[in-house]
Amino acid sequence: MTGKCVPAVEQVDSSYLEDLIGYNARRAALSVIEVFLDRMQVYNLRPVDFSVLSLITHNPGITSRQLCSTLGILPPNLVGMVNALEKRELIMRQPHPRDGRAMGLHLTTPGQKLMRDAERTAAELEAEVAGRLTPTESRTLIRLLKKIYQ
Amino acid sequence: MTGKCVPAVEQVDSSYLEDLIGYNARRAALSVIEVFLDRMQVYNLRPVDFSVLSLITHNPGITSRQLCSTLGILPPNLVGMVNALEKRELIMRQPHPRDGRAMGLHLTTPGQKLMRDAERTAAELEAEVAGRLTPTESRTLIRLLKKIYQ
DNA sequence: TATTGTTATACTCTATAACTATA
DNA sequence: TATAGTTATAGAGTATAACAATA
Repeated sequence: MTGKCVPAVEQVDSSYLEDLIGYNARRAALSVIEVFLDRMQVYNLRPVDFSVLSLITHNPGITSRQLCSTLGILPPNLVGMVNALEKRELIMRQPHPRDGRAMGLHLTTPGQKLMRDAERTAAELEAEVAGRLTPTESRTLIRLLKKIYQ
Repeated sequence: MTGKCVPAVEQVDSSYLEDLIGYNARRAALSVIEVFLDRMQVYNLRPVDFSVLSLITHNPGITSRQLCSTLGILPPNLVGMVNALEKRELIMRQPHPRDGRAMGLHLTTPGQKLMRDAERTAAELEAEVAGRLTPTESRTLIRLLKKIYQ
């Protein structure tokens, strides 16, 4: 047996995977989320917590059901997150005005304060990420990504 | 208390999240992976199995360590995958020509046959996804995503 | 009958520590 | 001493079934 039969791989060729849109989208998402995880540690928020609080911020009175369908979370998996955020006194439940089954979610005053800071941090991170692109490229990227999943 | 105090949310406003590159990249990636999961069921391959087999296909003799660093998988989590693929007789281990600690991974003949079909299916899916964009947009999207994570 | 919110639970994915054999 | 591969295990994330209360 010669070395030619079982040659070692010096440099890995991943060009096949790198030509796939899904592969690149996943790598880009993971790259951003990695930094996001780090920056949000001071607020003790995971990306999903930030998404939930952000939707409550911009949609006061939103229900758990609406959060689930917007973020693609299953209801049983949201219960613990909402409970934890309520226990931290960042959000509070109020009866839904027209549906006795549902509860509207609202930020508390400390929750509003936290989210003002957290959204500023998120905006700074977004500026850094978008900074790798020109403003036009940045808008193009978001537009094309929306065309993929919408 | 009037209805104005606790108004119900009729239409959820997710425009804040939709302006974030990371959020859009994640949604796009999940959208593609969802279809990928479905199409690869006939081959009994998850996305990560396809990635592993594809890298072995284009890099015969690649080691576990190289697979891990290329795909961002931790070594303990790769062991089970490689064992399963070997048990299915899709891949085989061969001694590394120059490093007695490592094993080079190679496709078996059935593995080569499976991957010819699986990569054709993946190419079809890629064509469908890219079909939502013009060819120029498709190339632009991949180029911009690479600028984000590279 | 359908929907909201919930509990319990199982399964998958990811992460860490520690070991062996070899470099 | 460092690295490749492995084992065991813990934690996080995601999934389904079933229930009470309300529509």
